[in-house]
Amino acid sequence: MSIWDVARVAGVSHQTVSRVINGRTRVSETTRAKVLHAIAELGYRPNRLAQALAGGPVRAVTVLTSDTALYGAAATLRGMEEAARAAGFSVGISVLEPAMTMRDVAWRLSRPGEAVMVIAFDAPGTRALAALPPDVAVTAAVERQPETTGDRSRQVWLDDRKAARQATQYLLSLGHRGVHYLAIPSSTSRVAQRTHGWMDALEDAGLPIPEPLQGGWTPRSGYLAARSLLADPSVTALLCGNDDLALGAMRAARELGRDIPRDLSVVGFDDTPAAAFLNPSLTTVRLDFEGLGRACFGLLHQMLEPDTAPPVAEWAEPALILRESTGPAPQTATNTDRSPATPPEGE
Amino acid sequence: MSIWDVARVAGVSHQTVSRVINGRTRVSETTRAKVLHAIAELGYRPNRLAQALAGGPVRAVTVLTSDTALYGAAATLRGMEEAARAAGFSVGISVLEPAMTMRDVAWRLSRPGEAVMVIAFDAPGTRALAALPPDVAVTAAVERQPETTGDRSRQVWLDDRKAARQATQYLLSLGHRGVHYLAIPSSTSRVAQRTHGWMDALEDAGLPIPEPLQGGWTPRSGYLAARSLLADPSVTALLCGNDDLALGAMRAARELGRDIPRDLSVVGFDDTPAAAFLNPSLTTVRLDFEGLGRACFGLLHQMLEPDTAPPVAEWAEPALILRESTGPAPQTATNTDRSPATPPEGE
DNA sequence: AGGTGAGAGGTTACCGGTCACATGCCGACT
DNA sequence: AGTCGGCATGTGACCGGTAACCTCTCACCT
Repeated sequence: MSIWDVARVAGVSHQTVSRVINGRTRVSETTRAKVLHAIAELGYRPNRLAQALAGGPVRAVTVLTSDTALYGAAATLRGMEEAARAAGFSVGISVLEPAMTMRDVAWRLSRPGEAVMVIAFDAPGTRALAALPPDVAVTAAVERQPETTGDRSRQVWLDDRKAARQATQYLLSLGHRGVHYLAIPSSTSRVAQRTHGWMDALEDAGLPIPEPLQGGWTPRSGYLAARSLLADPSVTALLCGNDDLALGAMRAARELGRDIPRDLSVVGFDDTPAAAFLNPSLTTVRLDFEGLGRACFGLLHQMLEPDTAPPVAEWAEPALILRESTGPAPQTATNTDRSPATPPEGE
Repeated sequence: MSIWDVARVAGVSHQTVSRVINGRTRVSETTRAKVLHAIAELGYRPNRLAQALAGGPVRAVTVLTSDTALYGAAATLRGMEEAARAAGFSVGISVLEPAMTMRDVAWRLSRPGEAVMVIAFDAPGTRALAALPPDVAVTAAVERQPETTGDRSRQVWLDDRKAARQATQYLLSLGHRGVHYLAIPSSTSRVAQRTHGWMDALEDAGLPIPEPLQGGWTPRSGYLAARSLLADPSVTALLCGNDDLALGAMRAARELGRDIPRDLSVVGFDDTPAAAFLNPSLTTVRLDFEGLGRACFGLLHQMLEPDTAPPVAEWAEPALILRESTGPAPQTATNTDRSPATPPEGE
């Protein structure tokens, strides 16, 4: 069924049907009613493919992301999807595989001029963003403030560095004589922003900067990475690259007999919905991923439809949320027994 | 740039280019090489829209879901996406809003014959599934075994009922004299499968069936719902509709001074990645949402390309994972006086 | 009264592919 | 030798829309 069928039933030309459908040009009230009636009668709905092919407005966007299991990526995606849906765009999702070449990425895109949003918090995302063909309209949520002005109007980011610095300063203000860092993987080969912020604060305080502990993204990786570090009783404050790592680290601490926050203070990053309900509840940096995603779409919308798109909404600054997992530094170093722990069941 | 440009450069007709691209019909080795060379030289990539419009294989699927913030839905989506990507399908995602009518849903679909997967664990998903126009190819991940044979070959589900029954039986085997249930919202107006399974087990044991507690999906809702119930010390075992509710309930128990598992055993549902690392780690029913999602796509693939699609892979049965949050029932005198529990003052 | 301009609607080309069919070529069979 | 059949390729129609352009009315102005 096509506009021709509708046209025949309504007794008009196919073009008039097209006019009624996208409603930009004027059509007399009588014929519009006839056409609408025919549409309803036949249960007709326009073919988006044909519309797009014929040069109509695309109103579709593809999100490139690498792992939707991560809270940050998932929440950003949610914000993007929500904003896109509100604007009447349809959303495609395309998950990046580590081994993908830039050719693969380009072939995924359905049409020249396709609109794309990239969640580039990690390495595959960053690589994909760099590899996109020049003819695609693209915005991205990235880890750090871009260096070029051009990119600055196409990318959104959170001020991780400042937030990590504040979190570290807060720990120091509690009397801790040092703060260790359990890092998430960086999006580039360079030092990540959160790591930088943590280093900034230590440097300001004139403290030595220990080697950051390298973790992954999951509670398990946090658990494994933290086990050896936390066996050292002189470690009394730990900043973690995300809440999941913090969860794993807290587990490791518990198995080592170290009480949180009495013996050890832990701070996370993200403020996942679970963070407030953990035992102990987690002091963490709240990041407005959803707002970031919405803004990323807002930027894209501006690019695609400069005349009609609403201004890009602001998103929230990172904010340190104080909960139970942080407390004053212990007065004396406690002596803990180190029994080799076995990981708990589960992946 | 189109196949015509490629054809001109390669010195062949547009149709030959088309043949090379989708490779179904035979082309001589010489011309194929010429065409491929021209494609590479021009950086040409086919326009998916035109391909689909012209009646080529669609190889695209839209997922209808209502809330990607929930672990179950997100994990299922991940499985679907992974399987679809492996088969060379592109994936669209369309989030359902509660107020959507079936007309809205239908208009979202880009073309007649569009392939759709529905994540129908909750009410909006179930409604959307029922409201889909008859001309779309659709499979769904649903909460319960479908009643009609036809649906049974188009839907996948997990045996929630059996799993809930087993979990409840396990709690009873620990000596608990009753098990309460903190429910997630049901996908239909009828009693949910997990609730049924819990009731089955209590009935088998000849125990009274208390009113199930109604929760939402989040830790917060679990916390709020459980606060009053857990003030009653005679409640020693709680089954929760998902891990997030369990997390909230455990928090409520802690605030009420009840130790887990000494005073209260808690069992969750889902086995989220965090469950193993909570304090205490959570006994829960592991559900293979990703496998379910993969199978859902497998079914769809069979429908669309019966000759070439691989057989649908099995997914794992629900499995009870024992961890720290469950333990023997507390040793109390049988004649414990039950003073009516007073709910603590509001938050 | 004739020119004029705007609104309503029709006609035709085109977007970038695929499909059905026609054609040219060659070796093989009768 | 003539015809047949399979293979490689070209030709034209078509998928379902939109855009550009054209025509026809009719009210309004000079």
